[in-house]
Amino acid sequence: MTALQPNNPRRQRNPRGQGDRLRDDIIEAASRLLADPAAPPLSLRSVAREAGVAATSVYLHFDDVESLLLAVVDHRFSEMVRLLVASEEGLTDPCAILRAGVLAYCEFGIAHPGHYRVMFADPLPVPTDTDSADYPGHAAFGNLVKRVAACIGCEPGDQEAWRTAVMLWQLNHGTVNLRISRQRFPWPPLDETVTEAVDRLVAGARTRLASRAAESAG
Amino acid sequence: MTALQPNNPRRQRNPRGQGDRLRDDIIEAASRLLADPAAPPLSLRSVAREAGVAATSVYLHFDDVESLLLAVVDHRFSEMVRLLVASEEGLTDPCAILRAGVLAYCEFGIAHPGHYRVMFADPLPVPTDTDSADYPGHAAFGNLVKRVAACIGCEPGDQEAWRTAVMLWQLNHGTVNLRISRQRFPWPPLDETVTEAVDRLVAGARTRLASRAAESAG
DNA sequence: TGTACATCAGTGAACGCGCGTTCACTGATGTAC
DNA sequence: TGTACATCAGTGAACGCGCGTTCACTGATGTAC
Repeated sequence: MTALQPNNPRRQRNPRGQGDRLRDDIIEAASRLLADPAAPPLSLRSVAREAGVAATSVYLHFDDVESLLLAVVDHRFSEMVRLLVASEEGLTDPCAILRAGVLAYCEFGIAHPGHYRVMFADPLPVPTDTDSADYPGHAAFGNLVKRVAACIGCEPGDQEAWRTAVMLWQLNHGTVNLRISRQRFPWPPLDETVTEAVDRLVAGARTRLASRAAESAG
Repeated sequence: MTALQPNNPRRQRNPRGQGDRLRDDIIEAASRLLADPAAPPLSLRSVAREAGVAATSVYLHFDDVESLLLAVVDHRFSEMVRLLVASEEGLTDPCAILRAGVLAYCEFGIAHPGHYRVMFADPLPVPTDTDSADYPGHAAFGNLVKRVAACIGCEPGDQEAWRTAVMLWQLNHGTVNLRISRQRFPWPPLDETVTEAVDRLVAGARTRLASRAAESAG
């Protein structure tokens, strides 16, 4: 059995004490394969080939393909959060910051359709005892809630910020997924729909906050 | 090779002239297998087993698994459109009709996560020369545009109806997919978010229509 | 300074399995003469 | 009324392939004495 492809020559063995570097190489190899949304389902052997390593070597760092997938998902969510944070740079208006974050989210998803798919694949092979705070994507959602609160003018813990953030997340997720799966639909320009939808949902949240304030004042 | 499972005894051969009935049986068998969103990818042999038929018999009606998948998708979209149409029954207020349609869409998706997934799987294995009007889901979207127009009070061909329908479709799709893939997230009650989101997007559309009218009048 | 041993970072052959696909076949039902 | 033939609705054996998983092995580098 030839374990290695001719165009993917065998990698050099890592020096002693740095065996963990293969772990990252495997994650990156899996990431490259998953980047194509039309690619066949990830197999242990295809990852090993892509990494230039024997199939059995994957077992040195991962129990199975699912835990490897989870590692990839974690990496991608970290990258997404970095982009979300970066999108705030140079802006001061809280609603502009919210819009920029939503746009960055959608752009990330559309630019990495294959990765976005596994990040939200069902069922995500997460251990059943995973705490909700450890769930991949938790940080990204927290960031969204914070921005919504700042834009509509309430505490980050306010229920209205959470509710509106949920709607926005749903909208974002649908926007990304539909543009991936229905590429030939005549979608309107991304920033235009995103801006318009954010503004409409935010306006509704403000109305609710105002009527609540009027109630408690009356 | 045993082609048939003991618990799935061989089906009776169809009478002469009714060979097409196997086609429907195969579609239904594939549908049953796809109903489970955690099921492994559909294979020709698993469908044949589920239908109680030899693997080769699938070739009598389908070129490959992809065209079988497309047939399943078409069936599911037809069912969805039937449900959308039925959701209108007994209602007269156009905005209530819109809300009911949106809710029916989400309920269908959440009730049939496995089917919903393949309906919006990427890449949908549709022939590249498929007309957009023949694209699966076209009728469902047309229905949505019509209801939006009636609710916000404009012609069905008006751009504003189309724009808002796109936002709603995105929202619906995100709502369904997220609830499928993040089952342990503390989602708010479905009808509540749906109603609230629809109302906010509709209010925004009305504002736009009004300001457009004011502009052309001034 | 040697040298035996332990550890690290992997390799490679072999297995059994389910898969898509091919090919020739079967057996019941209709039809022409 | 008989019978030869055609068609229909499938079947079943066989193939080569990639897969996950196992098991024993390798060969370089460090470490104890």
